[in-house]
Order: sequence, then C-alpha cells, then structure tokens
Amino acid sequence: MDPRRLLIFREVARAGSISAAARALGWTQPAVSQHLRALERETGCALLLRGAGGVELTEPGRALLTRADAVAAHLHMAEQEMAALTTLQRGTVRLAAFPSAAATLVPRAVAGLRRRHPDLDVTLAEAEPPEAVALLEEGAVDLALVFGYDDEPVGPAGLVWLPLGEEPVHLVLPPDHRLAQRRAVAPADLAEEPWVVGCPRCREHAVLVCAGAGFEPQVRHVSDDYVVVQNLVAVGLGVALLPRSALEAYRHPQVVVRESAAWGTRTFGVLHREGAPAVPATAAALRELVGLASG
Amino acid sequence: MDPRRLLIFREVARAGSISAAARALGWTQPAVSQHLRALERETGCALLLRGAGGVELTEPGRALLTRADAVAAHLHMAEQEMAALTTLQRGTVRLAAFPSAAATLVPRAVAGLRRRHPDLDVTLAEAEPPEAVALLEEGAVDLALVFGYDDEPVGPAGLVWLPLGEEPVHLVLPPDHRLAQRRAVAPADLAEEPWVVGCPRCREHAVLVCAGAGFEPQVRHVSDDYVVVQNLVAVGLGVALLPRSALEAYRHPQVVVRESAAWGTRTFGVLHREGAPAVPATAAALRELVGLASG
DNA sequence: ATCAGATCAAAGCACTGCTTATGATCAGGG
DNA sequence: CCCTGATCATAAGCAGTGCTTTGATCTGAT
Repeated sequence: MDPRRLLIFREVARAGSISAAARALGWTQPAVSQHLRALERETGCALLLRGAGGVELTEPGRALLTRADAVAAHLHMAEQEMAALTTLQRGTVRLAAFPSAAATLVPRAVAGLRRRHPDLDVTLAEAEPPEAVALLEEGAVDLALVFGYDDEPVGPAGLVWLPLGEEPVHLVLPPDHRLAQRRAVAPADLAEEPWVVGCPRCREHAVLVCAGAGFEPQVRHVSDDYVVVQNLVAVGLGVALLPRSALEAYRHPQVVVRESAAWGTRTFGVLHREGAPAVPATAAALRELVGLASG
Repeated sequence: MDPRRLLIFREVARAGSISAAARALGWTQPAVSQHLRALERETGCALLLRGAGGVELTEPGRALLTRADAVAAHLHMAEQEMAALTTLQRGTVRLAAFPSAAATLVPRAVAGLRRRHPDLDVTLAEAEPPEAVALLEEGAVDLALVFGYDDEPVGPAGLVWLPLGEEPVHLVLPPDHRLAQRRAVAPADLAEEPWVVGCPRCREHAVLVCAGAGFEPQVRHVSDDYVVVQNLVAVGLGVALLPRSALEAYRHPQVVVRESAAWGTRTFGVLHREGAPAVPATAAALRELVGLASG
C-alpha cells in the first residue's frame, strides 16, 4: 500500500470532500480522485461514498483513517526529531581522547559546546590512540582525539585525519638530579639514566630520541598515567619525557622540566569516519575542537 | 518527508547496504542511492555512513529508523485490516427494516450471513420506511428494508432501490364477525365497520382501498404493531388489513383471514446509498437478502 | 431556470524517478 | 603484488507515473 495515497486519503477524510482536499494539497481535483481510486483498487473495497456535497467514510474507510492518522503522526514526529537534530537542539557526540587531551583540550571543548548548544549530550572515553581508533572503527565513538610523534597517525582507510596542532615534548627530571642544575641537557647526557616511559607509542618515541644520541634507554618503569610518571620521577626513580599538555594538566611541584627541541614534538588532532561531519552534532563538536586549537 | 523514502531507508538499514536493499526492492543500486540522498537533503543531516562493505547508521539515522519501523508497522496493520474486511473475515452491516420484515426475512438473512461469514457483525434497527430512509441518509445504517404500496418507495437522490418482492395484503376479521362466514368479502362490505389501521402508509393504503369501494373507513384504532392489531381485531374491535409477512410473523389463533386481490399488494425491497455495495460486508448482506427473496 | 458545487472520465504532457553506464575506493585471494 | 569482486557515487537518458486540462453529469440552492 502506497503510504502517500494513505496520507492523501487522510486529507480527503479531514477536508470532507475530494475537491477541498485537492485545494489543501495544492493539486487539482482529478489528481486526488485518481489516487483514491487507486487506493480503493488496492484495498479491494470502497473507502468512501461519493455524493454531491462531499464524501463520507465507509466502515473500511474509518478503519483505514485510524491507521493513516498513526502514520501521519509518526511522520510528523520523525520530522520534528530530524529538525531538532539538525538545529542542535538534540543530539549526542561520543568522543574518545588520549589522557592528556581528555584533561585539557576536551573539557574546554565540551564546555564551549554546552554553552553554545545546551541540549547536546557529550560522552567521553579516555583511550590511547590505538584503542581510540578501534573505538572509532567499531562505531563506538564519533570523534577520536589522537596523537602521533613523527608521522601523522592516519588510521586505516575510511578514516579522516584532521590535525589540530603540535606540542613540544619536555624532559622531566627528579628535583635533586645531577643534571637539574645544568642549563642545557642533551639526550646523550641521559645514556646511563633509568627511564620512566608511557604508552607504547611514547616509549617508541623515547627510544628513537635516545637512538639518535647513540644509546638505548634503560626502561625501568612503565606507566601511561602522567601523574604516576611524575611521581616516579619526583622520588628519583628515573627520568621521563612528557608532552606539554601532560604537564599542563598536572605538574608535580618538585619535578624539574627542561625544554629543548631535542626531545621532539608531538602532533595531535581528530580522527573521524568519512562523512561523519555531515551529522550536525558531530560537526559542531569538530568545529569546537578546531576553534580551540587554532584560536 | 516522503514516507516512501522512509521505507526505502528502513530497507537499507535492514539490509545493511544500499546494494542489498536495492536487490531486495527489485531495483538498481543508484535508484536507492538517489532516494537516500534526497532523504538526507530533506532532513539536513547524514543518516548513514557509507563505506566499503556496507553502510552504518548515524545517530539521526537510528532515530529515524525507529519512526520508519513504526510507520511500516502501521502500514502493515492497515493492509491486514483491509484484507480482513474485503475477505469478510471482519466487518459490520447495519440494517434497518420495517417490523414484519424484521421478524421474518431479516432473521433468516442474518442467519445465512453468519453461517457463510461467521465473523461479520450485523446490527438491526426496526423502523418504518420513512425513518429507515432517514437512518440511511444520515449514515446510521447501510441497508434499509422498506416497503411501498403502490409506487415504489424510491427515496431521495443518491439512494438506490432494489425491489425484493411483492406480497399480498389480507383482510383480518374477528372470529365471530358476520362476514367471517361469507365466502367472498369485498371492500364495499366493510363500509360500516370500525377499522384498525397501522402505520401512516398502511393507513393510507386502507383509505385508498375503501375509496375505491366508495366509502371512507371509520378508523377507530391505530397501531403499527401487527400483534396489537390482531388482538384488537380478535376481540371484535374492528377489521384490519395486514400484509402476508405480518401474518406470517404472528398469527392470532382466533382471527379470520380472507385473501383477495381487492386488498392490494405491497412491494418491499432494499434501499442503499449509491456505491454502498462496494463495501464487501454490505454487498454480502445484500446478496443474502436478494438470494432469500428470489430463491 | 440558472448557477455553483460536487463528482467522474478521457486525453495529453511534464516531471519524477528508474536504468544504464562509468568511475572511484577498498577488501580479500591467488 | 595485482587482480577480482564488493561497495559506493555520478551523469545521462528514457519511460512511465501522475498531474493537468477539458468536458460532462448530477445535486442542491438561489
């Protein structure tokens, strides 16, 4: 049964005559008449009795009108919902972000988003880049904030990479460390030090930096929690490399931070599935993140 | 929002890919693709993310799918109901009938109808022809069993008259009446008798018959209930004319009935609104009545 | 009696909408 | 590593749906 004909029939029932319904629909009378004829042919019974002065529903017609009303109601609700979603009066954005972004960039972005669009919901999953990509691929999140050290972390096919910025990596030393007094510290100075490293990609970066200075770091402790890392360093258990955002999110009062281009930089940005920004809520979140990173 | 597109979208969501939906619908892939594009243009947001290996719903898509399912469900129920109504597994026929038909023809017709179509409902309103026509015109009944004495009781425009038969009118005399012994009784013999008459049209008929014999009847009692009429006659309060069906429905054990062409005949049949037999249940009832009257 | 309203019917044309053809991208297998 | 087969989109063309136009009938009201 053609649902459009059902709605035309509903309009006829509402208007009380075929002509009136045609006027309401902006059509001519025969157009509506033909649709009704087709509907009656489909259903196999008369839906309305035609007479001068209008039209009157039969029993099947009354039964069908009930259904037509239900269909029209759901259609109307669908339109309302779609309108709410496109005007950002409703919707959910699901984010995944690596820990230091989850502590710095994301809260600011969420705050801005809620200010502009109070009815949007945001959910956040903290995840290191590989897991974030996995969440993205399985459709568990809409946007994934990820980072990469040297090459950009472009994921598998179907994912779009949008760089947001670059941040320096800093050296973190214990407060009473022998190098803490030195004005400049080079990678080669740390060949004999015990190391505290983070997630696999961060560890890989540390190894690469050390390899550039001709040695392999002695990894003593592993933690992807930058608070844990700084506490380990603070009590003298090793040295560490941490990106600026991690130190921005939490700065242990006693550790010594040394800045140098030698420690490299880290690129961070958003990953999303192709076409995802066509969802208004996702696009709004994306705009918010881009605005924060650039502005 | 075009409801057909909604259903196409639903099929795509169900099938998991545009191509699969196109196969299910018996169309080509671009046809479905174009509909989806149009739907997304209408709603203003992406409903699904296209990827190799199929398609995945976005948040608006999931919301819309819920509505699409509801629309499809109501559409399906509508089809089921229409099928039930056309196959007479459901439906109601509302009858109006004059008293003696309500006591004879209609019960037989209803019995036959219920035997053939046990799920049909029948309602009956007893009404003399003028009220029956009124019920028909105001849409309170589907079929009206009416009678007429001389001219056929064709009602106002828009009503169709279907004659079912003709029945003789008989003279009803008290058991101890002076004429009860006579072999032949003519209208002129009753010039001095008191009369018991029925409904306005029946009374009019009696008056016409008497006028043909040159006198005006002395109407003493009026009742459109043929049981009452016969009881009045039985105790000698007057003579009466009753149609055969009234005497068939109830025959007072003591009254004397005399048959003669002089008492005239009565035509009875069904009136219905134009197009009413296009409703299956109405048509079935009509067939039943015609079958009973002719067979 | 005429007019205004309703209806149906037939014929014509325009536009929607499906098909065909093509190209791009991605996953899996030899 | 390339090839095959799957997905998608886009563009162009044609056909058929479906709307309009026109004309006629009928009812009810002025």
